[in-house]
Amino acid sequence: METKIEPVKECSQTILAIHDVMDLLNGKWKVSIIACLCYSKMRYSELLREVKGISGRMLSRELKELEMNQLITRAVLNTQPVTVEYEITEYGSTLKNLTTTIAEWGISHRKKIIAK
Amino acid sequence: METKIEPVKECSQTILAIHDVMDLLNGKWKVSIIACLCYSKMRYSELLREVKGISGRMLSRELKELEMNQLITRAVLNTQPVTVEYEITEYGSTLKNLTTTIAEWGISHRKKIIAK
DNA sequence: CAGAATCCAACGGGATACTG
DNA sequence: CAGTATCCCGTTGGATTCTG
Repeated sequence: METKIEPVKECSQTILAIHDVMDLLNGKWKVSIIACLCYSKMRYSELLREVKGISGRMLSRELKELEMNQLITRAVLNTQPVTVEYEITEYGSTLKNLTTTIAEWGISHRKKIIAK
Repeated sequence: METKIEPVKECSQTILAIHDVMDLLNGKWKVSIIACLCYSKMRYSELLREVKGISGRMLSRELKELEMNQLITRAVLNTQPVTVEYEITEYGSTLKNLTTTIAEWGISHRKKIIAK
């Protein structure tokens, strides 16, 4: 029953899959945010500090999109003043391997990247 | 000599590394193109077919950037009419693990992603 | 504290037509 | 075949101000 695997088809499937992921994790910040939250649940202000360079406006927007895609959850805590805690979902945490791979490549090639 | 690893610092380094990589691979198409070229060297027109949905204009631009960052090479062949072959560099091929990881996640979660 | 609102510049990216 | 040139729009993303 198994048909011989066509190399081109296999490549094609790969490209489509990558395209899906790049769509889900589009923009400049989502991978960083997910990596952060894979590391530990965090409050809005903590993320603002950890994800260097992001503005409040972008952080809000990215978090909203990630929540919509069920990669993270948002919990408003009964504190005064109010605090909000973001946490990775089980689904989102399946991305940990991916973020780690990216980070490791980045660390290995930091010198070369910066040298560009 | 080993200092105790500070969790926050470690996270911070990770985020910076991810940011570097996302900068290098910015946009919608670069990862797909690299994945394609990790698979096999290809001509411009082949890439245009393999990377579904990309326009000629974007393909040119992305290829140029990837070449500038020394991730791929561009070779003009002495044919009539002229053909151009793009090939991954040794440096670029160190990204293979990364593209594979992304593709695998995409394949595993295709149903869920589409369901969004 | 955690955002929403507003404004604005820059870039990404598609369509089309053109070139050597 | 492998691009370039032009046009144009939507999105990204920063700065700043405002709110419960």
